Amino acid sequence: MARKTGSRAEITGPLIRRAALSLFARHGYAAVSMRRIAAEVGVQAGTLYLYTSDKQSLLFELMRSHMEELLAAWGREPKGKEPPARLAAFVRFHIRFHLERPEAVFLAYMELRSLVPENFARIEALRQRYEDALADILRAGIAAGRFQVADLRLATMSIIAMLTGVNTWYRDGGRLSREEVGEIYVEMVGRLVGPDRGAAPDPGVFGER
Amino acid sequence: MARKTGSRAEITGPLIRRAALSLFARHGYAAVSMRRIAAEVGVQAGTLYLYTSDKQSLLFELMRSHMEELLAAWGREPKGKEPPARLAAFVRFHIRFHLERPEAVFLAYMELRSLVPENFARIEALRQRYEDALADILRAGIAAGRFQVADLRLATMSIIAMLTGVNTWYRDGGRLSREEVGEIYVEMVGRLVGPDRGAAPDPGVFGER
DNA sequence: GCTTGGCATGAACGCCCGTTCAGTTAATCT
DNA sequence: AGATTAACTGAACGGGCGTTCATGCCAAGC
Repeated sequence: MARKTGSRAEITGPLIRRAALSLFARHGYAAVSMRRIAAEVGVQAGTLYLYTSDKQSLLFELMRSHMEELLAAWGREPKGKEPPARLAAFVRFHIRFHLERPEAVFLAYMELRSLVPENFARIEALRQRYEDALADILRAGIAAGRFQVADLRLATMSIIAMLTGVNTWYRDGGRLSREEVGEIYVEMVGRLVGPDRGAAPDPGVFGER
Repeated sequence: MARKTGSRAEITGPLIRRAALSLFARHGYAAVSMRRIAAEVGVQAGTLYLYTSDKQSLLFELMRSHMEELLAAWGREPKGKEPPARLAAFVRFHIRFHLERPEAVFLAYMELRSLVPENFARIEALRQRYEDALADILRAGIAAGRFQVADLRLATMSIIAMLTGVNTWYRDGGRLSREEVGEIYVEMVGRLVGPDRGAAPDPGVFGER
């Protein structure tokens, strides 16, 4: 598989994906033409079709690879054993991972409606798996008496929404570092699911890494 | 101003706005043509230009009127006096108002990037005013010792994000009614900002209507 | 009954769209 | 050196785009 000298195609393919990702994220799938993507890469429009079967596949591949990287990265993440530690790990992971690739995140959330139904279903299935990862943590914590939530699904959706919302306002060089934001969200999410502090079996444990 | 018989124009204008709102929300601004909007209304494309100066103004007017209705409706809302009651009112109001007009909400959040810079700034200013309404409640509650948050701005953004997130999953006829969802969110938001229950001056008060 | 004016048409303008493909280039292999 | 082939071009296809405007219709006002 691996070669000593990368052929031109091995470079152009990723360049096209990067250009498409950036343009789709900034202007929207429908508003970006194949010619504009080609111009960004420095080739003619026809060349794009040596690397993708059509515009829809280009979008779908960007979204699919983003979602699979997300799941794979969470799979590799050290998580701790107890539910509170796992939840804190999820919060830190989500914020870090999402802030590292804002364009892919934006695309994955905004262009679902641009996918043909079959592709939509495949992306939706991946998104669901990620959501389940969080729901599983909450469920385990509830079973262990470490969390107390009125409704598992609503708590799951709330947490995902508030975490993903960070991408809409966070800017590098702002008042808080990514890590500081992460810690504040760990604390807020902890309150959201935590039993009252006084009643907690081990109050100090939640913040543990 | 008011006439006995509405002229045709007084009907067609709103019809165009409704059709544009629905199509823009479902397929995206860039993906919807003026001809398609016209077809939905049952007129020719040229007719649209008797009611709007161009496609961009059509989008902007939809977003502007949505944001101004939001601010006006919150202004009319009975809010209670104490910060905890005001926060609960905000949560209930936000969920109810947003679930009542999913298309306008979707448009206002997804098509910001389709606005020319001047229009973007005007919508952004309105959004900021709404965000400030929530921040003011939290600030008052913190000053009164009723809330305890690590960071005012992050708490504000978190709450807005989790509330708006309801629109992405709520479906009528599902497991929970709008009111039930509202109450669960009142409780979750209460935990997010609440001092530990044991330390609260008046623990039972938060849920009050 | 005639005029006025609001309302709508439908053709036209210049331009850009996604996609295809015969042909050209330049690097690699024998 | 000649053949092969991967990479890319640039023109072309049919069609849709936002917007304009001369023209026609028809109900209301005189």
